[in-house]
Amino acid sequence: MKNLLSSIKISVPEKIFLKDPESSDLGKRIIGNGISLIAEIGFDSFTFKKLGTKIGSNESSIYRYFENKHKFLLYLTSWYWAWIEYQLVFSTSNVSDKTERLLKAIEVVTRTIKEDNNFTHVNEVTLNQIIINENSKSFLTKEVDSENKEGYFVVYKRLVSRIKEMILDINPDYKYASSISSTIIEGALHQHFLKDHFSSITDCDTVTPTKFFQELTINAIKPN
Amino acid sequence: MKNLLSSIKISVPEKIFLKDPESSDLGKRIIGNGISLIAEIGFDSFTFKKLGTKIGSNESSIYRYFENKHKFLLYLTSWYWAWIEYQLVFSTSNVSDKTERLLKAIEVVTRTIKEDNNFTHVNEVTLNQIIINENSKSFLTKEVDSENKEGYFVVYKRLVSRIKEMILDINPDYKYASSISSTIIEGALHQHFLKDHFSSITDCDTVTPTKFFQELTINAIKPN
DNA sequence: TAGAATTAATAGTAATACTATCATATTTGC
DNA sequence: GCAAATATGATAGTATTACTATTAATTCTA
Repeated sequence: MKNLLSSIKISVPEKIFLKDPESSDLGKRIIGNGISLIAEIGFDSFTFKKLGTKIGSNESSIYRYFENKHKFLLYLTSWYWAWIEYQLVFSTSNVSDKTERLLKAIEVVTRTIKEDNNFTHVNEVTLNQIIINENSKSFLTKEVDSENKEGYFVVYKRLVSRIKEMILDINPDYKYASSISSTIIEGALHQHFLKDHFSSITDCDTVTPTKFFQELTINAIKPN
Repeated sequence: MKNLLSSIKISVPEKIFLKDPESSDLGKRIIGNGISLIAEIGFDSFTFKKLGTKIGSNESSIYRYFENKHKFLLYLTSWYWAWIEYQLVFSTSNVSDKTERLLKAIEVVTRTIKEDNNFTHVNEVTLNQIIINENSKSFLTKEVDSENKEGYFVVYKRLVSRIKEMILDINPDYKYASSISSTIIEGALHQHFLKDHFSSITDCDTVTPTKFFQELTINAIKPN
């Protein structure tokens, strides 16, 4: 995985940025340090001014890469979901058993990220923390419909569709394939959050979100 | 329901407000118009200054009721969940069949709110829209742990626990009672959001979130 | 090595998220 | 019915945010 990822470029919808941060050293420092700053102080307190100070660069330079901090968050979420999608496709591609394939896919989208591939400027463990805490804020806005039209959420939607297809592949008659797929992906983030902050209303302090969602899904899609 | 609700006061953790908005006319106008303003412009653009203008009152007067707009959101979410909890308790209290009771409870937390009881200053239909769009923002903050200690989320957690207990009542061996309960409540909001903005990744444009979560839960907790 | 492109520095604006103070109503307790 | 307490309104002020604009300094490239 390490070697493969270092040669593959995660692709993010182009309209999200003004200038591709992957294309320069400054851009990469914006991403790398942006991730650690958001993880540290939270997205709500995050500003380009603070990030500029952190990387010893100017606020106005960051504005040349991203219109505003919301676009920056969209960049990070798209990057993250594209990275997850890549893992999902890769780790299910040679699995012939349909159920095994689905279980593997659920694992990929629900597991705890523990290892940073330590190669790119992106620390995936930290980014995963950000996704758990901030992902919803990327679409819970008044601009969601126009941003959706611009294609800012294609990666996320494609990921939901992939798992939906795997479910329909097992049981074409299951009526809620899209809903359960979107529930797994968003629900897993929520369970990880609860584990960290509201442990009394989750079981995922002792059992993994992966196990929970795997069993839930298998029981749900079983024909009866 | 109408008559009952008009005589019962929904109770919100006291530390959330500086002065109980139910205790004065101005307070009630703050809540009532606050709800419609947030629904209109979104929580991110909402300010006390704008609300002051809307109700023909002064910004500083609103600050005497709520420390800041985040506390205001906590007030609205607590009120909403307390209102839902009341309906849940009321509509399950005389149901002797355990499964029927659980299905009723799931209905209460997942259904579309269509009717405003039109009696209090709170429009529940509009408030429900706010909850769908803004609920996550009440806890996805850096202050979540200290605010949790202050008891700001008790109502929400108690609601999750009530459904968890109903599940364990049916199958005491089910290992994920808390997780599925929290998934139903949060997941239902998410499905309602998807229905409105990302209809391609939900089935809830044709089938209801209620049906989806009822079937999901019944299949999940079945002993095997 | 000139010209283009990138980044840095500085300044400025309107809005936000408050706090503080003082004035004016309104309520209530005696 | 009046004084005291309480609630609300009006005004002003501050630090920060979220930018935009302009100009200067670097660096990269043909």
